[in-house]
Amino acid sequence: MSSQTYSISDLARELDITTRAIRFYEEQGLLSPERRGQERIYSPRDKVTLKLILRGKRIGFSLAECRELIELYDPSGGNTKQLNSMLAKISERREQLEQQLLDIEQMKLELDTAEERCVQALEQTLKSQAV
Amino acid sequence: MSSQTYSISDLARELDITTRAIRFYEEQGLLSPERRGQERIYSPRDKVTLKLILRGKRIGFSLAECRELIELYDPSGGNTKQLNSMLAKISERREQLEQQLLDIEQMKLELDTAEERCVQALEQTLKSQAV
DNA sequence: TCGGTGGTTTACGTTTACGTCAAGAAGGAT
DNA sequence: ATCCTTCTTGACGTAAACGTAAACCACCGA
Repeated sequence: MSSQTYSISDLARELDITTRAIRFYEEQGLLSPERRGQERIYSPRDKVTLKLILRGKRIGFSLAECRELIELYDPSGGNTKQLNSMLAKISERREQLEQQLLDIEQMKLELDTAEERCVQALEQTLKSQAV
Repeated sequence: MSSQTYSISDLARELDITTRAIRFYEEQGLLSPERRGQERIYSPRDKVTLKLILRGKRIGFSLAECRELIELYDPSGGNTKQLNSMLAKISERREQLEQQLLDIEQMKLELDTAEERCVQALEQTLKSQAV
């Protein structure tokens, strides 16, 4: 049952970010690790939170948006009004993700045509060299 | 054949961005509209470019990354080496998009579980109110 | 002729997300 | 006891992506 813990540089290494970034996320309220004296002690849960932050960043979420996601994920039960506003936020996020999916599909199509033009240009080059 | 043109505020209104942003994109080399005297005159192609920028931004691309995409889309044929490096960049971008797809799917799953917890908490609230 | 309306450049301000020292405390090896 | 490593808290610096304000043309209708 010895629940695993991590130092800040453990996580930095494993997740390939700087300790500065991790402390900054805490400063912005996205993380609140245990302390042993001054030292920060991270739980597996903290690690999951960090991964969520990194995923969020990869798809262009701001830290503020990531924090909202984390709060959504948090089991700190609020009152009914909060629950309803949480559901609203969740559906907002879902719409945003759907839009991003469309954007990505469109981007892929554009990469297709760009690639095609590249390949054709290369073929032209090779032909003219063959002469 | 009267090829359509737009003023800067036309595009700002239509694409829901500020004129400042549009000028900034130009300053960063993402756009180079015609001029009539001092005045900027935008073509349909410029509009397409702007839409590409906005799509890029929605999925977290930096302006520098957007500019690369625009250059990829550009038919200004380079030499063979450039073409090969373009193909490499295209496949890099494609990998990044695939990663983003995975990230988004994961996010959607997390929204699912967050929503489920919300709904269950709401049901609990209603039950206890019913007594 | 005069007052908008819409365009321009220049320039400084702001927010976000950290990077980069500096200075110090804590524990372990020699 | 001293040195090394790893941690800590400031505090200032920086790049990106604009916002905002100033000061200036140019045309157009009343």
